[in-house]
Amino acid sequence: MKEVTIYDIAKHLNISATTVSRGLKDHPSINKKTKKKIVDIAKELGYRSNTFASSLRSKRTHTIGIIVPRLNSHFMSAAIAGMENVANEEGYHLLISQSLESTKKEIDNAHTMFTNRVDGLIASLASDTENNAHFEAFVNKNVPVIFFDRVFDNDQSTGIVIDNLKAGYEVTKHLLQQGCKRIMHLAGNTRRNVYEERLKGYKRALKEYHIPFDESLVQTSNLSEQAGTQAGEYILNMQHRPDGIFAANDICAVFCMLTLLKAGIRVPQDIAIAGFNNDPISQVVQPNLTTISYPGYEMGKAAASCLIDHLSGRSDMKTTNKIILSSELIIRGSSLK
Amino acid sequence: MKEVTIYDIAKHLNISATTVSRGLKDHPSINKKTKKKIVDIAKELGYRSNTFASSLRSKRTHTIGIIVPRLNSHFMSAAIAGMENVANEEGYHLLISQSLESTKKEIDNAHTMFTNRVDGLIASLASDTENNAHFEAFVNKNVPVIFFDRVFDNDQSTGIVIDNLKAGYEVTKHLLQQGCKRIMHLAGNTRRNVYEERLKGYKRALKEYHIPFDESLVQTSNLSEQAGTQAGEYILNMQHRPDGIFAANDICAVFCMLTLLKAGIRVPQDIAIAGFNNDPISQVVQPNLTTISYPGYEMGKAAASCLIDHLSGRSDMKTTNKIILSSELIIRGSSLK
DNA sequence: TTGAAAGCGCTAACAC
DNA sequence: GTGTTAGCGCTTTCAA
Repeated sequence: MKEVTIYDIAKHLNISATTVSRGLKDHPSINKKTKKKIVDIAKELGYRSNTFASSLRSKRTHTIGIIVPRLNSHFMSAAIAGMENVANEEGYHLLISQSLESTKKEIDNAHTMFTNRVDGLIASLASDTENNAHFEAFVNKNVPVIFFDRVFDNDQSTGIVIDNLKAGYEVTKHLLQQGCKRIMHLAGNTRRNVYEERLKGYKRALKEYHIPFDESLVQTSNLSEQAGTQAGEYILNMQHRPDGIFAANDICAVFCMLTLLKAGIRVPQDIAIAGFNNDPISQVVQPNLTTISYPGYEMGKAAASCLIDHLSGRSDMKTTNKIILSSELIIRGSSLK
Repeated sequence: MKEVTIYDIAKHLNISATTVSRGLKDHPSINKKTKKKIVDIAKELGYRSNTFASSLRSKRTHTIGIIVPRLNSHFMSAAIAGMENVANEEGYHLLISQSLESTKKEIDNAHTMFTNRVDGLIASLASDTENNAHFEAFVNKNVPVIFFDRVFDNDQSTGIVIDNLKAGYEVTKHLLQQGCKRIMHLAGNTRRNVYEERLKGYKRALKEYHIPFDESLVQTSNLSEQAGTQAGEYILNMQHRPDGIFAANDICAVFCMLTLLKAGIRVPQDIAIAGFNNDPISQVVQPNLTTISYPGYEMGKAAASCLIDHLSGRSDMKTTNKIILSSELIIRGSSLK
């Protein structure tokens, strides 16, 4: 069975292919009746547009590439749902890939996106990505790139973030207010803005409470389940244990907490704990985990809107450097002494 | 800056575009030296192939469409990582979308995939999808479709599954062996094979233990967090409470358990609980949740392998109806009396 | 092993 | 408001 083309439709109606092409779109100068006839016949013949021919000619794909570290978090899936929501409304679709926190895979993915000539790119960086070389190709070709959550620091690219410094500060301050004097920070790779800023916020709060910063109380890891468990074990072996823990994500906080609880440590009495992200898991662990809410869906929407507005010429992304969404401290049992 | 095409390469080497095209692929009849020259120059000039032109001509996209209910589970993200692994090795990439459990969105997504002429489709059904009309277009055009986890029942399409009946049977039997006499089943929509079979397994185990099936002990829901909490509340209000619960997924099991624990019910002493999926959350809740392991990564790999083998003519998918992967009962504290 | 020619299906530019 | 013309960049014949 042969594919139906605009020429078949044209022949049926005794008009030109160009008119058909226009009728199938929202071309300004087309007779409404002609348009209706075209659309009707198209449906009747089972026509489907050939995106390759279209893209080849028009140099637009109506596809937005997405590169994220992982898909399996509440945050990410919410963010992607937000992007899809906006994208679908505007006739775009998403080409999604995960870097699994590997820069190599991130580069590969970026390459694939580039080869597939996505109209724009939305990315959140792998934890150890150093430079933006693999995104330069896009910039050079004027393909807009927007980052969310994990963005480049010193870069004029557009980014959607929350105020991680403020959030980190608030978490730490809350622990201090609960009477903690010796707060440990389970940090992520500080190459990434999100983790660097949370650490900065932690330091700022300590300073405000006149507690000297103790480097040995900062443990950097990939914040995985295993890392959380290991941090717990590390703490159990410490001579002088902390009385508070601020972990840079909920997963790590929770698994650290489980390890401590198993060893008989009381939470929050002996050690108060707080995480980051408001992952559903934070309400499963007992006591429930104090954390920071994270507007994933909104971030996704904001990123996609910003990109698509730019693509359709409604606004210029380049004038926007950072969009900061609000987040807030959620106090639960794990830190309330 | 203009795009580099095969003609530019051809001009540089004084050969034809056809030869360049061949040199860039694994064409059998091409001189090795010529090929090397072509590849070298291509790199030097920064050539990137235009997939549209290529697809337009060759009618292949090297893209596999993926439609899943949700992305944010350990299982799904593992499955997708498995697919990506296989796909990337074979030079395919994935167009991923989530139906968010809505048939309407699933249909939309299928439509998008079709329009974008994916070479093949891998799908897991939304919970209330009734018929396969939206997949027929693919079948008609000879675009292979493969389902995993949530598949159509009476259908000759290829599917990758686990033996849900056996798993449901084993969970229930385990609870019975622990002395449970009155086991409640928190079921998913039984329109979906996975939930229907788990229910069947539950029934089979009861029968084996000569316990009459009591319809009022089966609560059907979407198995969400809220549904779990509601199930817990429902149980608390029951005159004659169950002494065991088999939930069709871990999320629902966990939130049900939390509700019961909060009300002072002892788990497993008063009520033993088991879930399904081995989601990381099952090891967070206290006591840890008994569950069924679920080979997400392997399922993804199997689905992609099967599809790509078919696409490349290495095998014929149509001769394969179902591929069943193994799963197993993981016994933890929530059910060990 | 290489090349010439044709055309995949569409849309931009221009003309009427 | 519609049509003509040309060509996007590639691969597939077919021929040499």
